[in-house]
Amino acid sequence: MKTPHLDPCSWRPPSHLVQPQPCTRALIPLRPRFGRFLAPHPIGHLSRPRPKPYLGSGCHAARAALRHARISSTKECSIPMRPGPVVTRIAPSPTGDPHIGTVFMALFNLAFARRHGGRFILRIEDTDQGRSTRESEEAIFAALTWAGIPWDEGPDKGGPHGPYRQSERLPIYEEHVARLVQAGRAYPCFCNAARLKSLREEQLARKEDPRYDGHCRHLDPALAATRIAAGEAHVIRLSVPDEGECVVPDRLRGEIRIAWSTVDHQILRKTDGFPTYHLANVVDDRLMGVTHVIRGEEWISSLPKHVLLYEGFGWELPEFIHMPLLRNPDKSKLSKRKNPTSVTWYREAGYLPEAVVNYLGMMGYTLPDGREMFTLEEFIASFDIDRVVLGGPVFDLAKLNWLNGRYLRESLSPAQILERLHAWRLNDELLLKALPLAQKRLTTLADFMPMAGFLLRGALDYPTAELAGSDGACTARWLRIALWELEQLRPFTAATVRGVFEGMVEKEGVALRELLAPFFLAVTGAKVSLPLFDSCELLGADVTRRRLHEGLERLAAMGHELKGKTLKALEEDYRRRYTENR
RNA sequence: GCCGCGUUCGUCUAGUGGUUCAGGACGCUGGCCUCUCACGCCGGUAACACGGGUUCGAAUCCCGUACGCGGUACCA
Repeated sequence: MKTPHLDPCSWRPPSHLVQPQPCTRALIPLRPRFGRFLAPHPIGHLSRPRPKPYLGSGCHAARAALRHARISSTKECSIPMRPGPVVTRIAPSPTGDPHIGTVFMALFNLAFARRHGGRFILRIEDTDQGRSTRESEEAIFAALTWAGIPWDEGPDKGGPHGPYRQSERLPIYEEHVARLVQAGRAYPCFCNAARLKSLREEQLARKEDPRYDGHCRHLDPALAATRIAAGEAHVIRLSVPDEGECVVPDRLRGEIRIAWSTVDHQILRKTDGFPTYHLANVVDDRLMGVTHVIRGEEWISSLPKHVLLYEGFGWELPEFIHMPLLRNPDKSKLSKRKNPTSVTWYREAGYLPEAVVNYLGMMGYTLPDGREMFTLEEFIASFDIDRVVLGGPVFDLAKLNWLNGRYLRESLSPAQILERLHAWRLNDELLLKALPLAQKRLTTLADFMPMAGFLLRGALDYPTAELAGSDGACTARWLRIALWELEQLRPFTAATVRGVFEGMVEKEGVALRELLAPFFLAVTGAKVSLPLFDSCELLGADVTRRRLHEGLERLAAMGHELKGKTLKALEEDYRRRYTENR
């Protein structure tokens, strides 16, 4: 049976979504200047007339059209706007540490929703059963709460469209997958990993895009049903056209065009019965009434799959807004390898949430009046998503430091700072934990602070030569290995940290005392200090790791940098000796 | 490799074809203030990736190239 989207001709969103004419200068009438660009998104509900993001490949064209259209009158809108509130969401995956990028996306989603009187949803995308954890989910709640970013609906507070955890919505996805299969938009696939692997290798050898070849697409449905009933392992794949291109509007980028031939027959339902991101995301966005999908540009390449899903279900598209990605100083996507990315780290390192949020608000964005210091409320009040800049902003700790300093000296009283200090670490709770460790080492009360001061310090101050010891290269290797070990470590307690070092003693063939020497320096800043493992626990995983990382950087500056081949070899060696039979 | 998205001082950015030999901020730097340091204040440094086009006029519009990033999973 022929399905409409398999037509060889270009698939395009329904014509009301996309202006058919190309944007060229010659086509733009002088007066009324840009009237023809006015075609509000069907589900857009905005406080001012808004144009279609439009056209032409250049973003400048799109933005110019946007801006000009903005000043045109509402009367020129030929398509009625669908009334109804704006709904945005963030859909983080609860794996690992809460990411600063999640707060970034949350901020813009919240601001957009609030600015337009809408709602902002937090949805947990835990469809990857292998990696998702409840602990990580809690950390996301905590991170957003710390940042002062509220959500209107979410797993913890409920709402009219729950549940908000995808692992609890399985029946919904089952039903929708069935609908797609029924409509011929998706199909069961029984190919095993071996076939897929050789297929991929062949395609790569022929310099083609690796893409499922549709082997199971035309299987007799009745036969397929029998095999499924017999319990044969299978997945459900999205049926993708072989020819033509997908054209979809992005609010900030104009039209995004991607040839269908480069889009894989994405798996929608895994063998374990769980949906993949693509399916769950589209179904949930629709069911939760999401009108504006504001997400990172890493998703652009899967847009066609999402479009196909909306189309397959007969749903109109939400408005897509792909934000730039936060970058490391070397311009790569922000990663913990090169930058602190865990929100917990910013908290533990003594940053103020309002400063962090303020700083994130100036990543790829400036307030219309150019203000650099602003509250969340001020940010929201003047928020204009069309001011977002597309070049990926480098997350610059130096500038965040300046901003954080300004908050400390300009917007808080000494008494308020004291409160913050208490809420941070300078409190009885921490002191009471440190005291038993220090007690035996005290001669006078005055000995305590020098001994425990490292628990409250930011940057440590110690001679790098001492950290390096007699064999700097070896020290660097130890730090690197310990860091890899500690990155995985959960829970992060004195006992588990001890376990890591004991493992290293065995594997590296050194005495604990010798191994630990550089770690005392890197973690506490002194050769002699409180017990290391307990200190690590008190400091927390984020700060401990960061200090080890800083130690590594100091060694690198001394010429003991681990990079290229050496690093690769070490990593392989580490994998073999440490992680192989875990 | 292929596909996509980008590209204004080192970094964050302003910039809606003429008012800009490009403005602000961080950083760095010179000076002032000052019991030190910091803060603050005054100054300096430094950019339209490149090449074609369109135009009387281009950072701004178009095309190409280069570079960067993202994607290319039964991860999200």
